[in-house]
Amino acid sequence: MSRRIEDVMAVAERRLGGVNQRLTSGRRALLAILSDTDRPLTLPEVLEANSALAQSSAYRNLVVLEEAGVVERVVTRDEFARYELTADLTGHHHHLVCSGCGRVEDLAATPSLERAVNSTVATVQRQRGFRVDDHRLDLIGMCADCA
Amino acid sequence: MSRRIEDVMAVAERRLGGVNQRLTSGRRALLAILSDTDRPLTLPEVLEANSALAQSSAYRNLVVLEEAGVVERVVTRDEFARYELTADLTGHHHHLVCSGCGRVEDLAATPSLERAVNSTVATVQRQRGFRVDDHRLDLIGMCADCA
DNA sequence: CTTTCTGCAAACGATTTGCAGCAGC
DNA sequence: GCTGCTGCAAATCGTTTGCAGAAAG
Repeated sequence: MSRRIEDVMAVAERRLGGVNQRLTSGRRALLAILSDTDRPLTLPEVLEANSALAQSSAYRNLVVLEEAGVVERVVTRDEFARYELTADLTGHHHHLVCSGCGRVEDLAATPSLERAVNSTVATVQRQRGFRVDDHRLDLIGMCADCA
Repeated sequence: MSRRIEDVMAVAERRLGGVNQRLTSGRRALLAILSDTDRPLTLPEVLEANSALAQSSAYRNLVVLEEAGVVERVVTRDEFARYELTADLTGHHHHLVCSGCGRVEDLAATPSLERAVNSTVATVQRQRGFRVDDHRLDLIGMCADCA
């Protein structure tokens, strides 16, 4: 499900256009960085990957890319938010969150798990009148480095 | 699985003692508020429930209660963190998160879902060398009021 | 050209912390 | 009495925002 970077740029340009925004060089740079990793990155990690980016513009552009539906902001417990391409660009997945260092890794969803979640979702919508649009599963623990 | 408030206080006193802390009136007040709800509360909600509490002490005591293993901090997407009693006091559960108003409600875990999660956990530990200690499942959508 | 972007520096706001006085044991 | 707790006010720090100049189309 992970796409070539040209595909990502094309999708981004289309979706940005949908909210009257342009695909500029700063936004291209952000998408290139996020396309090149398999885990959500913090803002400092993004800036480290491309030191030419200005912090405020990076923050601002991540908001725009999120509004355009190309980037998703992932919040865990630690000080920084993390950013990754949306699920429709990378495939639906979950996260492994290390309590030691805070690092977050992607974990591909498995059909049996998704089936179980969907069945729970159906029950909730029926019994609680809560409309479920999405879900988020994090496994919390210790990564190989921290253990 | 939800306990009487006296039980909560007794457990809290024991665990606080374990980290050289006392069960004071401010901490009692926080535990009373958190025992009396079925969803995690933001700090403003906590202060609204008991306006005699000082903001900084409430924050500080929630940290202490978290370190003692009695309270858990829940982070979603919106500006405020939320606090609730730990799972061993309230029972393992998941969260319904409303994208409209940010409100978070508890959702009791179902055996079939837990079984599916545990099977995924076993696979991850084997294949990725990541030791899983806990998990977190949020269903994102619109609550009855916002829909 | 006009509209949207960018970068800088300043502002914001949830949370944390220093400190002087108060409470638990 | 110690030792730890509280409340106030000030500090912290990730993130947001105002503004003047630079790019996109």
